[in-house]
Amino acid sequence: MAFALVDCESFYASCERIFRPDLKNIPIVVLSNNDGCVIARSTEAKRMGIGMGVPWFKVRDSFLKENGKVFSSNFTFYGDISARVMNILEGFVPRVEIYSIDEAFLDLDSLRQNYNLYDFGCHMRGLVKQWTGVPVRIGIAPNKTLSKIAINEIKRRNIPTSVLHLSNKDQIKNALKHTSVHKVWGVGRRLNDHLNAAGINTALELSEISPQNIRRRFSVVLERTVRELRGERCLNIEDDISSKKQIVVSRSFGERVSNLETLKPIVSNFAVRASEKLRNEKQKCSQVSVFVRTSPFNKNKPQHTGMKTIELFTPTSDTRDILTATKKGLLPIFRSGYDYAKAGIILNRFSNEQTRQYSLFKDPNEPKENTRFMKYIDQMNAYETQIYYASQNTKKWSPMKQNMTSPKYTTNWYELPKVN
DNA sequence: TCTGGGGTCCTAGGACCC
DNA sequence: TCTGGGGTCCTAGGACCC
Repeated sequence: MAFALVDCESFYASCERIFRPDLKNIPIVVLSNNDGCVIARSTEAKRMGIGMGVPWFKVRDSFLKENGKVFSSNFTFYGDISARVMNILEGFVPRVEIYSIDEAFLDLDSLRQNYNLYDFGCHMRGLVKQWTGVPVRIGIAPNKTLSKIAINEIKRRNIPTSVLHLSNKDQIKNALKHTSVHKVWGVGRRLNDHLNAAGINTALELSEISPQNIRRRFSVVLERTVRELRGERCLNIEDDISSKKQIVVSRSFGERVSNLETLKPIVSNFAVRASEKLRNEKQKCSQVSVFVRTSPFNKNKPQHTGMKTIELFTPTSDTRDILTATKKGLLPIFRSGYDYAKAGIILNRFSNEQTRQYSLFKDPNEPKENTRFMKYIDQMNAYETQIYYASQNTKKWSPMKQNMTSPKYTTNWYELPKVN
């Protein structure tokens, strides 16, 4: 009975290295949109003390002075490499849960008994590295929470093979003893503070509290975590392609936006993109929310956050309906005199594309829904946007600053790597 | 000067019902 | 003058994840 967690090492930084062998052993960082924060660091960059999520401008000078290499994020490329890694993993066992762009859980129960799981892990790691160039860590344990602990142990002990199988009670206990409670999956900052205040500092101490007590004093979520630390299996592999429950498209702006006429087309772009995602999921939504906010870091400027939710009487995935709702939502929340730093669209209340729910009362704004029309638009826009809606900003999503992006090596013919 | 984006799940409390 | 008890459903917001 075991699960494996496969975790790509410094994923975005490793991707940037695939076609750049000259960057071996060079510190690499990858930045968020607008080159705002550091969102990935190579081992060398971590060793230099570059923290996760730190604002780039705070570390830029020292990092570049040490000859570090910096990249703007290239999610198209990372997504493609991720898909290749996941494909390989899916070849090993039938049940794989793709947990995030750089992590997957594998159910190893289907393997023959007496299979040496550690050797199996090493074999998978070798093949992923050989076929994609991405180094992975593999933590094997009786359940998901403990497989996360195994990954932490690989990092902490710097295990050279990057594979660890926590196979008996003593090994698990020893690992828990060396894990601070904050590193446990499901314990964030707030919970950590509460647990510390109660005198609980390590994962081992957390595991020694009775689940009933934890449930009473905290929550059922933490109770599950405690049970898993004790070796029970509470969370299972979720490999059914479950559909999304919410779609969010939002961006921070490269430059602050303070007038409605500039904001409208930007938010329209978000709505168009969100609708595309929705149709891609083969879903319809009946709730559209719009939000805007100023920068919370700008303490001496007036702050405002506005959010408005619009109900649609009939579920739709038609961009025009969602644009109409978006406009309706934006007008009442916008206030002049504020420097807005971010805006976004959230789609909620999904229903299947096939099911049809008509309103009992006639909706005066009857959705214009036309599935075939939207399909044509999607086809034409598949590779590059050809057709715009009148309310859109035809240039870009939002004024975004980003200029250190690597080529789309594997997804664009014009940017294929060249061999001289 | 410059601080990401996209998700899920749970809970408390209000609205409403009989 | 006196004003219950038990339940469900929904939503906003918090906490967490990568």
